[in-house]
Amino acid sequence: MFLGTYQNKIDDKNRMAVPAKFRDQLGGKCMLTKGFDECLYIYTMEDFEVMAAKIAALPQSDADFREFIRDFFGNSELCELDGQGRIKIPQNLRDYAHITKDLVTTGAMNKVEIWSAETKADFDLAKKMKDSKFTDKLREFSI
Amino acid sequence: MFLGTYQNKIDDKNRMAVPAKFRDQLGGKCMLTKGFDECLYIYTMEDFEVMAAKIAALPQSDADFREFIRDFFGNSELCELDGQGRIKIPQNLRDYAHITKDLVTTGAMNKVEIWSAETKADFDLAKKMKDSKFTDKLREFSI
DNA sequence: GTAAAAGTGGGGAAAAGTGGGGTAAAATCT
DNA sequence: AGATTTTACCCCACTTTTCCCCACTTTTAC
Repeated sequence: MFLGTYQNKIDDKNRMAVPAKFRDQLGGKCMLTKGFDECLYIYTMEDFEVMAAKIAALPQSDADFREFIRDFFGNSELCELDGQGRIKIPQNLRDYAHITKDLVTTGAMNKVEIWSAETKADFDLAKKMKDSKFTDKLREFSI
Repeated sequence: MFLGTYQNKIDDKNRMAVPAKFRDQLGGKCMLTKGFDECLYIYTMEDFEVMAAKIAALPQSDADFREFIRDFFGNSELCELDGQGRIKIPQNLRDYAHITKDLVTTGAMNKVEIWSAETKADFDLAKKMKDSKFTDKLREFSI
């Protein structure tokens, strides 16, 4: 399970250090994809395979599905971690997540989310506005 | 069951000694999470698993649920107690609970609450103000 | 009062994070 | 096709952070 929040940077060569806590679970390589909410997702190979199989099975006769399939696979990338535990983030994904320099990396159960620090800050602020709803939801699941 | 209230400190290396009374029940490690009311919770591994399993089952297609999952897992941390029975509190959780130096640690049945001493004092005062009799009496003498 | 346990502080080795050089491969241009 | 430029990738170096361990102080228990 991926847990916790980390600050990190992308360098001039578009490399990002994967937080050390996540590396063992990924085992040297991972799938980097476009996430919801203007962030990127890192999946383990196994989880990605499961998703990919489901998505590939969607009926290609439907135009919406075709677009979705194109979007999903076109914005997925197999990333191998280098000797320092870093992955390279390609331009199309950097653009999508507005990534320039400072990042926030968050464990979200079965995936890791990569955010531009600025985008995340804006998003969190917006979230705060509707925070009471949130707390109520948390209460439902608390023990 | 976790019982009792303890004063303690966080040191310059962001470590907090878990009150000795709680250690046996935690068994060397615990889950540290964001709580309600600007405090942190310590759960046993077992209790956390129960909550996590429920939350993991939420549909990721719903934006609110995605935020919730991100918030919950991103602000959870597996903490191993060091040789002195201390855990490290990460920055995101310190920030959330306004933790700088002095802490109050309270057993709350199935979880342990960690408060910044100042935040707890403010919270207790605010609670006192809400006590109707007290407030009414205060009104008589207020100017 | 004494011994044991709990709490607190800090040194130092190891790991993680970060930046950059150099070479090979790929792409582009003429 | 050959030459030139760009990109990728492996490796090394430096800085920062983490974590293990030891030592001292304070509290608790008998």
